Order: sequence, then C-alpha cells, then structure tokens
Amino acid sequence: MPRRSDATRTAILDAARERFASDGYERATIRAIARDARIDPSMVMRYYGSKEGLFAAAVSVDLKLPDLAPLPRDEVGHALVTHFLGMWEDSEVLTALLRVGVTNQAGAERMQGIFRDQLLPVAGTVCPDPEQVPARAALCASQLLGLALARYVLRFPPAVALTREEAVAWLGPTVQRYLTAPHP
Amino acid sequence: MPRRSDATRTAILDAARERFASDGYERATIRAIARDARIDPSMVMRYYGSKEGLFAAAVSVDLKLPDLAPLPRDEVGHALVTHFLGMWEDSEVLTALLRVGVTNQAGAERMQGIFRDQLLPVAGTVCPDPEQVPARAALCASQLLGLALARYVLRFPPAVALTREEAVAWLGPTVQRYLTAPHP
DNA sequence: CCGGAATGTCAACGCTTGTTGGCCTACGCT
DNA sequence: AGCGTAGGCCAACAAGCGTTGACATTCCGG
Repeated sequence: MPRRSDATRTAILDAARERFASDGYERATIRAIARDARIDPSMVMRYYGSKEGLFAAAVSVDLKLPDLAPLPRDEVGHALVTHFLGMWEDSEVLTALLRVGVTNQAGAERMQGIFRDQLLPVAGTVCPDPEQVPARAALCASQLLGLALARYVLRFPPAVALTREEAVAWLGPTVQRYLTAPHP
Repeated sequence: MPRRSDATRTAILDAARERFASDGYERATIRAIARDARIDPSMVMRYYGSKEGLFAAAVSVDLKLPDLAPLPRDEVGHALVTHFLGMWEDSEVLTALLRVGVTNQAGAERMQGIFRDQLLPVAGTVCPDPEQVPARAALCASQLLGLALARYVLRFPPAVALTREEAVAWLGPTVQRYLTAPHP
C-alpha cells in the first residue's frame, strides 16, 4: 500500500543516486543529499536507517541484459555493447555504483554480485565451453567497464568524443571474440 | 644535497602510497599515514603542505612504456599488455591512482595527463592514420584499465584467476586491433 | 471532531578530519 | 663548547560528519 511519504522517499533516493554518482560514497554526505531533497537529514536516517542502508536502497542495478540465445552467433557482441552503453547513459546508477565500488568494499561486492548474477548467466548461453564461461564473461566485463570508466568517469577526451556507434563498432568484435572465439 | 630527514620523507611517501592504494583519497587519512610512518601527523603537513600536496608527491607515475616502433607490427599488442600488467603488479602506485582518479577530480585529471603524455605518443608511432591516434589510444586505455579494474580493484574472481599469460593472450589481439587494424 | 500515528523540524551529541602553532630535542658548524 | 637551525612531538582548533532524541505539525480513521 502506498504511503503518504512516498514522494519524500523517492526524492531522497533520487538525490542520493545523484550525489553518489558525482561524489562517490565518502563525499556524498547525508546532509547534502537531504538538502537536495529539501528535507531534514534525520529523515534519511528514519527511512533508511543509516548511510549504508541508504546506499543499498538507492543503488539497485538491473542490467536488463537481453536474451542472446536466439540471436545469430555473430551479433551477440554488437548487441551486448549496444545494450550496455544504453543502460549506462540512461541513468546515473551505474556511475554511482562504479564510483562507490572502487573505494568501498561493500560497493565492490555488489558489483561482483551483479557480474555473477546477471552477466555470467547470459554469457553461459553463448559460450561454447561451460568451463570457460567465467573467464570469458570477466573479459567482457573488463572491456565494457573499461570503456565506461574512460568515457563516463575519467572522461578521457577521445573516449568522450566517440559516438555511440563508433564505440559499438570497435567494442562489438572484441566482446564477440571474448564470448565465442576459440581459446587463443 | 641530501637532507637529514630524507628517511622520514620517504617513509611518509611509502605509507601514503599504500594508504591511497588501499583506501582511496578520502579514507586515507593523514593521521593513518603518519601512524604507518611512525611520525606525527604534523610532520606530513610540514613536508608536503597539505593532503593534496602529499598526494601529488606520492603518486607520480611513469609508465615507462617501451618503444614500439622497432617491433614487428603484429607484436605491439602483446608487448603493450605484458608491459602494462607488469607495471601494475610492480607497485601500488597505479592502484592508488585509479582509486583516487575515480572519486577525485584532481586524480582524474592526472590520469588524463598520463594518457595524453605517455600513451598517446607511443600509440602515434604505430597507428596508421595520425588522425585516428587519440581514439585508438583511448580504446587501448579502456581495455587495459578495464582489466586492471576488474582484476586489481574490484577483484572479480575470474579476472583474478587469470594467469598473466592468459590475460596477455586474450588482451593482446584486442589492443593490437585497436592500434593497427583498419577502422571498422 | 478528536486522538493517535505518521511526517517533519530542531538542536545537539560524540567523533574524526585537516591543519596550526608552540615547544622541546639534538644535530652540525665554527 | 656553544649556538642556530632543522627535526620532531604535543595539544588544540574549527569544521564537518553520521547519528540521536525531543518536540512540532499534519493527516486520517473512529
């Protein structure tokens, strides 16, 4: 059932996502988040218990990875990169998660969980040898996260300047190879 | 001329590198660094002026990238990845820089500078079209940093489990293609 | 229309942080 | 030997943090 305070709760979560994305965990203060949401800091505590609780509530990631199985084998790389870049530009959650994951143990573990629960299964449907799935999925993750890092977080100018189509054209074959090519 | 306090100074820098690498900028406190170096926090201020000054002094990166020009064209990828992974495992400086670069504007700018001053020139010597050098170098950086991220920072288990040889065998062709293959 | 629960504000707490200035010590030069 | 200076420690500061509990307000079911 909907609560009267739902507007406030989502305002807090929105502000939290924004702050975590732009400042990282430590510098995203509860006070600043509360100021953005135009409420008192103590409300954040009341609704989410602690700063960690707020982070857990604000940053929940569903990559919504598409089912690659029905696709022609030589298009999975293209499809995965396209989808991933779209997700990244759709919201700030992924930026927030990466910023926090790099400096915070809990954040890193959450990213490990997303990798394990969301990318690994999808990779399993297109990799030839089941035994190689984890390594191949990790290689995909490294390339996808690496581009996100250079483009959305570190903002290397040439990485920012790439159009999404160019990025897909370059990364697609890489991811494709990591997933389906024979072990080198 | 050597100063009497050089031992202390390097002890501070060593401790700072370690703390920045494992904790990131905000959680690496001057007090903790001073404790590690077995001196008073005020000494850090005396010698390096501020926390930012300490970071600038502690984290100076020379990737020592090899000259790729004399190499056979089809070995540059392999060589670059091998060298990069070696640098990463040699010291904690790169981990520190990445951890800080992700949450700190000054850190991000320093990484941009390293990319521009160290990777770009080397890429220029092996890329066919000078106009494509920045984009190609950025793609290389994305893959190299991405693996470092997954392996040394986020510690995705399959990325950690890769031997260095396996990592080189997988990433080598990717970097090779980013540098020398025709634009897709 | 009234009373309790939900919503929100205010002020303060204990703690940690970067940073500062004063003081003591001990080396090294003449 | 004596003195200046560099090395080092101690105590404190103001600011900011997460967090807490007491108090005001608003809503809604009886």
